[in-house]
Amino acid sequence: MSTQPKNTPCELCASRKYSMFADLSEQQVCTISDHKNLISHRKGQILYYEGTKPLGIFCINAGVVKVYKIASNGKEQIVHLAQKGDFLGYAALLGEENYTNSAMIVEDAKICFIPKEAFLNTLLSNTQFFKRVTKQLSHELGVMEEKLTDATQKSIRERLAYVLLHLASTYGIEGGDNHKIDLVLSREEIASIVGTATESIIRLLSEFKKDNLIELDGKKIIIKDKRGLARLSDFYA
Amino acid sequence: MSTQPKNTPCELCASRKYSMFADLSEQQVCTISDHKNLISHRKGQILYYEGTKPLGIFCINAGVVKVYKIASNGKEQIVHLAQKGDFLGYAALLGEENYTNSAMIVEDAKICFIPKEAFLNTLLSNTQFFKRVTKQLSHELGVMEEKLTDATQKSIRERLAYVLLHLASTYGIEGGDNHKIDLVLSREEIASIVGTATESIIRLLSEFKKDNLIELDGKKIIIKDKRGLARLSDFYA
DNA sequence: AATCTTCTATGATTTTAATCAGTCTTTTTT
DNA sequence: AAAAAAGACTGATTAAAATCATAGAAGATT
Repeated sequence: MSTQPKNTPCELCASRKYSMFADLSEQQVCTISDHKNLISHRKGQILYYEGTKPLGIFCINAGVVKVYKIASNGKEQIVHLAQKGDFLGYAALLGEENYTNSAMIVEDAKICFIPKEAFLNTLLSNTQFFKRVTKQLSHELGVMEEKLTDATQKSIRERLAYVLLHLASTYGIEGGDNHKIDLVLSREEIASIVGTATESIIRLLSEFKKDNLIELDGKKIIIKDKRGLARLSDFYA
Repeated sequence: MSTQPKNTPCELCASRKYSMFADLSEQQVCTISDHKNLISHRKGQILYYEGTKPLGIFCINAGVVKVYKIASNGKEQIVHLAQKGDFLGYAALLGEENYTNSAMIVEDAKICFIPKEAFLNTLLSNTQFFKRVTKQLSHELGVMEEKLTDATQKSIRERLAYVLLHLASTYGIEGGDNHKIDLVLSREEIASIVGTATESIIRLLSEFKKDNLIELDGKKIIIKDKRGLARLSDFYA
């Protein structure tokens, strides 16, 4: 992992305003900044592996990271896609356990590593920040419970429709009525998000395309009929 | 909900040592205790509903509570079974959002309600306690990610075997080689934990019984072959 | 440019689990 | 005690999704 100590300081970081650092005082941001390292950032690079010991947290400045678990059958389940402003690995740190998941860069990224001590010191000396982090953690727990419920109670078709809408709202770029998902994911990765076989995703995407719900622009997906997907995603919504 | 203010004080509560209150100072426990109410406690009673505003947290002194979500198809997914020493509802409080799930008593229970202010004040004035709560929250997030991965990547048979082993380790009472799960759950509730149809659970339990993995004692399940279930629960373990 | 590899796509088949239908049993209510 | 309701169970059928097999397309490598 190539590291370039003290690259862009956090004070000047553009993605800070999207992050949990947004409310830190200038002084505290500087303390963090003094200890951080910018690490690189190529697609496919691993930030950490499940089962290893966390030594700090990762703060995403740019790019996209998939957080995933490998099931006992060897298949990958993506539990979260993280982007600029997101923190990674703090749950393991705060839970005082080894990483319970792994993280890999899926879109070239700039990521800062903040050592455990710097992060925890800031946390403990700044209750507001501690509350902010805990708030995020609580929110993520609710999201995960929702995903579990969807996984057991919804069909693959419904889940894919939902995932596409969600990706569009997070990575979408406008184009009139259309929303292009500005993120390249392989069919296999989409399958890992939905939690199904790659072939099922390929088939369903073909079906969605045939039904004029989506359109394909190279590797990227364009949402043509948001309302239609929303209807598909949830029978009762 | 019948309330009997200031029943057993927290200082003397037997389930405290199992809870996150275990490390609070005597004085802090008393402060909490002065504000708490013992609420009742019949099977079927609801503690809170998804979507409503949390006004405090619940601390289970005895009994069992299911925490669940209702999916859009109307079916219930149990995300957690809570027992003595467990706290409920703090994630919503700390996440500053409405409850993202509901809680219902499944085994007659004694439960204390601690108002929001008393809980948050203690939390903010005692960093150790705050850390303890955050640790728990982080841990639960990891557990939920594991459940999601199991739900998408394992078969119903594997998941049921795993759930039985887990229930045995939590609610099991010894009897030589056998572990009796000392908790009455309907087939429908087991289905809600595993995330499947009731009929599937009934069929699989019959199969497990036929294969001498379990035995039924009235409504309770006795694990006869832990190793066999473990093998079934995870092809690669 | 040719070759190799990975990814996408489609068809056929099998497996898994849901749904539907009905019976028997247990529990609750009257 | 009888009736009603809820829960447990079994079988048949349908539906959903996984798996297997193969082919074509796109990217990467030499």
